[in-house]
Amino acid sequence: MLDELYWEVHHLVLDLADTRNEIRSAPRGSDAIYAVPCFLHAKIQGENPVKSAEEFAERWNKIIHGDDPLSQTHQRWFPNSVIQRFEASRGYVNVFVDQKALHTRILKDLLDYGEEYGHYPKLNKTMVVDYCSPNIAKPLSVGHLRSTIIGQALINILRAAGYRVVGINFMGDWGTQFGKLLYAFEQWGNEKKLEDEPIQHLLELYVRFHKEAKENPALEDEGRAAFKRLQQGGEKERALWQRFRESSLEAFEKTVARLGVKFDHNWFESEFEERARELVDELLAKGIAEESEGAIIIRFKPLWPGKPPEPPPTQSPLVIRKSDGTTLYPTRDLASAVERIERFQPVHRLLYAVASEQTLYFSQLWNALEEMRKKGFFKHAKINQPGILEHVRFGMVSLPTGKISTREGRIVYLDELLDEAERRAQEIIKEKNPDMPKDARAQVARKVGIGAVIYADLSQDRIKDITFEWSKMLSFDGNSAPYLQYAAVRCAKILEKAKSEDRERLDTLNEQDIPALAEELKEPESVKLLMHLGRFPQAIAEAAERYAPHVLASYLYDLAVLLSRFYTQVPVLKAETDAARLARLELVEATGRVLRKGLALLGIETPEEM
RNA sequence: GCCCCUGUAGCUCAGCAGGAUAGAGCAACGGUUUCCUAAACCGUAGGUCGUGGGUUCGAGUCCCGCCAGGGGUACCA
Repeated sequence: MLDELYWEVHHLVLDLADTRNEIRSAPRGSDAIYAVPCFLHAKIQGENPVKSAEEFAERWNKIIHGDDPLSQTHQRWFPNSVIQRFEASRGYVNVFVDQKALHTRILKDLLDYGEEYGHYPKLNKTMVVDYCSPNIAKPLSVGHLRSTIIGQALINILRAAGYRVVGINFMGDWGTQFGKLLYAFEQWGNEKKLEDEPIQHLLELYVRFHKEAKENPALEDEGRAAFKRLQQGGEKERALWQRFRESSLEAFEKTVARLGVKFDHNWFESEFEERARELVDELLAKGIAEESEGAIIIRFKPLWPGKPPEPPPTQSPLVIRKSDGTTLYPTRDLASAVERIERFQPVHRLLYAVASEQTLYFSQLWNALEEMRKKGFFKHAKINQPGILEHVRFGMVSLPTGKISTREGRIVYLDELLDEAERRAQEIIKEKNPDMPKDARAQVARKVGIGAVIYADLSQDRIKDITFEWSKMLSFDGNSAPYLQYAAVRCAKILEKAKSEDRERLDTLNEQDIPALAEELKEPESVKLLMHLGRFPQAIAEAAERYAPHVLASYLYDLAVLLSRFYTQVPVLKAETDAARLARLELVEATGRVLRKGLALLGIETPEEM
């Protein structure tokens, strides 16, 4: 409903044709819903802004009240307008609406759409989202958390916004690091240990390799050589690699399941080895790639002309085949991008939820794909717009002691974090709700603890670096997942305690009942809550547009705050009249639904009780 | 050297394409539980929006310089 209102105002504002159309929210304390600044228009016209605002207010009032030639058209386009009047104020035109009519419309939307409220119609546009994509030679650390959580939230949000979305987890099961592991296992490996605790053992080997390589750089060559043998199909190497891969995979899947993440596709880097090799030849043949110092590279144009005496700065080239003839991660990734484009066509965007340290790399990949597109590389798929690739980057996670490094053992494992989250949640439940039975407690602790971890990440702008701190990651008060879950649980419990005849009336509400409900929601707490519910669709749209889950997170936080205020100020079950009780129950029901839904979009479950 | 990102209250962060008095949480201090779970609510205190210029009727927001922190910079992924 609110988007409709926004468009109506927008339509009128086109009147200020010579300026950018601006619709701002009204200042706090005002009853207006929007404010339109007229300064720019006034300036261009050489008028006084205060006077311009007055003129526009008068004009628009005439239009909506039927005293203007444009009135007919306007009323045809916006037959259900809830705008009441326009009022000029210090250079702004404030927009006032018929509150009751607006509330009725919002309630109607909430009732009509039910569980689907906030969802947009299907767009027929496909987004392919790359996320998680771990290197499976080592265990998941908190560093992998961001990509996984952000990617999953984005997928959910984009789906709600109407996109067709394909989520891909591109597993790093190939590359020099496996050569290093093969070599390390040959040198220091223990057959039994690999059998019993494979992950632990692989990690030890990985760390040891890098420690020894520091003293003896020749080991790096040994690693590369072992990878080359693997790549050429050495039997011994293949067999061992398979074992490494399987045990890593098993551990990986267990951990990721705890986050409630499900991938549409698990793709493996190793599966793109052959295509990557072919791709190099094709790129050479098309003149997109070239030979340099024994390697095959894609060279890029200078970023800008530069200052004459010095050479123009160029983006470093992308190496796609090493001088020893083997491919690299970028080659396989590029091959995989080609596959994504052709297989899921027509693809609107290829999104990559990957840390910002890879910014340069993705810029290279972007340029490479652009070059390929221009040279007609994509035969089967149509790519209409340039810039199909979008790097959804996020800041680094570091520990108070410094950058995360598996090699140097400076790391917090994801499982360790999730265990701790659940443990702390258990403690708090024991304290706050001692009567809860033990098995229920474990379930609730899982949802609350893991929810807290997810929310801690998603509630802030992706781009910012995070210094990992237990207290922050596992916050259970204030702006945190448990606060939102608590609010949702309160809603559910109120409904549970409502009399069955009330619940029945709620379930059988129809259109004629709605104005009466709106009439009952008089208290400022109720009205603010209802108005905020009306903004849910826009929160989803903005989060999708900006690839920004935190937009949705902060919407939900505001909603929970408004619910909490409502909850402490306005009695529901003990409302003065039947009519008021019913209206408030409906409000509580809708709020609970939106909170639950919004949390689910972020990948956070809501417990039944807490 | 060059490129990218970040800098808002003691701490952690919001602030959407510049708009009417900069908002939260945590921490601090004070208050609220015979009443739908106090993981809550209300109040007090706390800000030269890193810094210096510029554009503008108007700048936390845009442009330039500088400072600080982080990341990246051809055969790792």
